[in-house]
Amino acid sequence: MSKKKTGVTITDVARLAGVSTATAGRVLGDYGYSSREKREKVLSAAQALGYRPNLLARSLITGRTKTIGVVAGDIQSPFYASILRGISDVAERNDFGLIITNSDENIEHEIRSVRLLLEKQVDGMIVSPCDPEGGEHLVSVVAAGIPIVQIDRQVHSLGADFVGVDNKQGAHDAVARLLAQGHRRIGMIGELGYGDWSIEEFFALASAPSYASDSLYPSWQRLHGYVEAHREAGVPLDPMLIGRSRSYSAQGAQHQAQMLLSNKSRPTALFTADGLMTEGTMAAVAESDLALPDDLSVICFDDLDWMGFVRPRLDAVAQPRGAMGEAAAQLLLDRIAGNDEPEKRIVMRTRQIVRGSVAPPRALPGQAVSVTGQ
Amino acid sequence: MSKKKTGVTITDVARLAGVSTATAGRVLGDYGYSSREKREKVLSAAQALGYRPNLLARSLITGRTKTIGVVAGDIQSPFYASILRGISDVAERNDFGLIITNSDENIEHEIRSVRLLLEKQVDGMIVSPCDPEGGEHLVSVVAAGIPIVQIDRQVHSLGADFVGVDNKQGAHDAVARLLAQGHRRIGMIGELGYGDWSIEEFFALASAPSYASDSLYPSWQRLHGYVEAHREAGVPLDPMLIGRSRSYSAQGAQHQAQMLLSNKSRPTALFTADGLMTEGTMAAVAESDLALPDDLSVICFDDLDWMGFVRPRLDAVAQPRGAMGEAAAQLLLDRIAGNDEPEKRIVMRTRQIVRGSVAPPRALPGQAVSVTGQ
DNA sequence: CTGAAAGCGCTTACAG
DNA sequence: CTGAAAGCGCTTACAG
Repeated sequence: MSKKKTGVTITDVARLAGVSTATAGRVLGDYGYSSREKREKVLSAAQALGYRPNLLARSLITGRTKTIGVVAGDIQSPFYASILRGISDVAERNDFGLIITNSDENIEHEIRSVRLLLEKQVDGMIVSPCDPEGGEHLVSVVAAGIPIVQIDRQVHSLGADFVGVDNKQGAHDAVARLLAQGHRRIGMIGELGYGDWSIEEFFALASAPSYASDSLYPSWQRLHGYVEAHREAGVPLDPMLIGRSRSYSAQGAQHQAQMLLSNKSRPTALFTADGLMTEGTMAAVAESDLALPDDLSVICFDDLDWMGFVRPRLDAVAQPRGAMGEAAAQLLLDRIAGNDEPEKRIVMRTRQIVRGSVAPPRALPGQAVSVTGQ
Repeated sequence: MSKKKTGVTITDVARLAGVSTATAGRVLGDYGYSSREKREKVLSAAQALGYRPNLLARSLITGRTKTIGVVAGDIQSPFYASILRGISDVAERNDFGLIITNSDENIEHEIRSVRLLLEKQVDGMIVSPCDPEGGEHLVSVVAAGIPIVQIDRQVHSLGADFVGVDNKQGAHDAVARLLAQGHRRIGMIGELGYGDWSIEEFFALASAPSYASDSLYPSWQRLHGYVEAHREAGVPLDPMLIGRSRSYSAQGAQHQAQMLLSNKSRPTALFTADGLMTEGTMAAVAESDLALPDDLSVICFDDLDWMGFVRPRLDAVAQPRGAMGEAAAQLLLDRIAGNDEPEKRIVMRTRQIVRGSVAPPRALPGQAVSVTGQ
């Protein structure tokens, strides 16, 4: 055991200052009344002893730790790293500590993380739930009066705030742009993990103008946008154009992209559903002999740093990741402060970034290409 | 104030189980003796009430929080994100919590972060100190018996463990490879922020075979490797080839790279000293009309995901970032467990990754190129 | 404005 | 093996 110096306590300060611990506490903790005279005595005693408050003791009494917990998918990914940065900025600004955990998209991990955060008595948590159906552990947190803000993804019917982006719109706009350029075979590479349906079945569901995908996971919402753009342009859907990696891994995406691109009637454009899918897809493209954008157009959902300086620069649907984190943290702090307005949903807009990875399709052997802008 | 349910305490469990709180504590906390009979009673009572231990109370007594704190430069950067991931894995595996803060390379922030961590009573911390000279706040932490492990960078004369990579060797090997290809004007873009010397002065210092740069900041160690490679190859040094961004920003690097590349006797190869410098440099290259690797060879210190699938793929000096984080965390946990061996330095090896962004130089107007491998 | 006392939810000697 | 008591370092009523 490392022999931790016992540390100077409020009792030591009180003794040196010649006051009660109650008084010392009042000036050091900045609560209650205190005369200027005592205040100065206490402060100089604290200074002399190098006093540092023990926040654990304070929290034990007040029942509040000024700490928020985060359950991210993987803090190493640029997506979560940026979100965390936003959360961290708001936390710091408000003198809150931040405990961070990963779920690795694994519900057992998520449950374990939530338990840890609970035992550490966080005042609230920001969670990116990994299973839209498995939320009992989160329900019990909310029931215990500890506020949760969900980010990016959500559990059905959990009465908790949510911060995300308009996935359908962002995907729709990207795919519509490809269609407007004349592309008729547009591939999509996405996780598309949860969901009891096949791509065919989803196409059928999502083709109904009234279909609402708001509660689905992001990649499905993005596929919904893909479907809508096709419907609007009157371009038929082909399930064979959808690469479903099912797991959140670049390798899976790379494999799907290879399959799609090696097909004889391969897509002339690809829409990738998130950062990892983009990485896998670009790895597949790098191994192919296709040149962007002439042989293949690409648009990526989520804008990563490097997309701006590779050649060709990649078009992207940018998500305000930092702002999402900030909004989630701010919302959580509001809840912690007692705001009990009804459940809030903050859906942020995405931004289309045009850089040069999109061009009209070249005619492929055996395919007639007709350009119809919309 | 959100009305937090009071929560069920060990007293509630003890009452329901019909035992003393001491006994309940022993079985729930898994310390001391307890009969099978009492154990079962307590456990089922705890189950029935949905008891969750309050770790704050436990920590207040034991003096240990099973929490480690981290002060990173910027959790959003891939470098720190990977390191954090490694730290997080080890922490989780050992049931430790993780409090994360950013310094933003600002000493005031760093001091503030350290204070927060101290007040939260972390058992130890991992710090990437932002000022090699300003370490009083860290000295006092160590003096208080709280172990610190420094990562990537270190404060002079702080008696604390360190985990980093062999910067000089990694840079040396990269630059030697460029020299072997025949490059004679190799530019370097680096932070090179701290240090009281000019580039000329540093060249003079570092040219002495006995010069030791171990305690310098990474970018200077990397420049030292650059110098050594040149000395070995008998190639003269030119201070004009060193772009010193001074601050840790891609914009600064981009500006430096633009300056270097627009020079009439521009370098035929660039060595970038870290991820951010690479991003800035690549942005400058993308805006130029130079083609890699024919017009310009590039090697980057730190291997980022995208370098593997851009065209041309970029050669890099890979740092074992995740392993660095794991090693730092493991070392810290050892210290927390009482290991008081002398100060440890773990210097990990880098790995040269050859992908195709290096080629022999083409003769530039007015320059004779002679190829001399070493 | 100040102090003595109680108490937050646990763990730790100490008897038995 | 178990329980009564004390106590970790603070804050919070409650008198005065």
